[in-house]
Amino acid sequence: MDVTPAPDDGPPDPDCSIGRTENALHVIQGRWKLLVIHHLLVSAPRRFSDLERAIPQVTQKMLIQQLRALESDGVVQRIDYDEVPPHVEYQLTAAGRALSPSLTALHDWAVQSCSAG
Amino acid sequence: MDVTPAPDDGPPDPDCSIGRTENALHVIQGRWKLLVIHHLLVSAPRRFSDLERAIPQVTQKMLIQQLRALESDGVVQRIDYDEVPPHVEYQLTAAGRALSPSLTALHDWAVQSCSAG
DNA sequence: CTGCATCCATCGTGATACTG
DNA sequence: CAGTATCACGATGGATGCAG
Repeated sequence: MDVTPAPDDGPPDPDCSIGRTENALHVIQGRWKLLVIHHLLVSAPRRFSDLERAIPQVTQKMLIQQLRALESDGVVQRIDYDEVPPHVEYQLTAAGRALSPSLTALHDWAVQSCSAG
Repeated sequence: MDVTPAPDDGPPDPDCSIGRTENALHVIQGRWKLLVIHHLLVSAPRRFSDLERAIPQVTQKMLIQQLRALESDGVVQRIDYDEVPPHVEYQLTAAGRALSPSLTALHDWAVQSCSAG
């Protein structure tokens, strides 16, 4: 189901505080998205096959699918060098790199709950 | 599919740096988990119906399902007062509250990408 | 190398109705 | 109030083959 957005004609939300969190969650929703972002964060740009090797569990189908989604969400930028053999690179946009603190915080939490629990 | 862990016989990971991020992602995976955590973060304890009202889009089935998952992941604590009519409360564990910085960072990112994009 | 297409199995999500 | 049961559907995932 879609959250049926367009609350633009409803109460204004200049602070983007309400509802935007849900929107952000949508962007990172999906089993591989944060993983892809993580790998692009530690090393970019990455070719398609690089990402495949970095995340062995993901299939080509899902990888390309999640990359497309991230691209249309403005988090990832796709660069096609239009060569033969094909050469495509992926890197984060400014918005994507801005996710770094979130990922770091999440990673810290993972480490903490590992040593504590 | 399960990620088939048990890399314990592989290279040790005393810092929990590798693979734990995937584990953390699993905990917050699911459409409503971060939303539930968020609401428990701003106000707790919350009764089941409180959470239902706080997240109108979620169905009872999904809410109880995500709550059970969060509970077994040690993020949420369920308190059953064993009364009639039933009275159950949910609140975050220490590990759950430790997710606060991550949620804050994610929320900041949402606000930022709203005003910037 | 970087994808896309297809078939098929499984999982997550959702709507509705029902229970103690 | 706090769930459980059932049915249905789309999303996700895996295997394989094809294309530029």
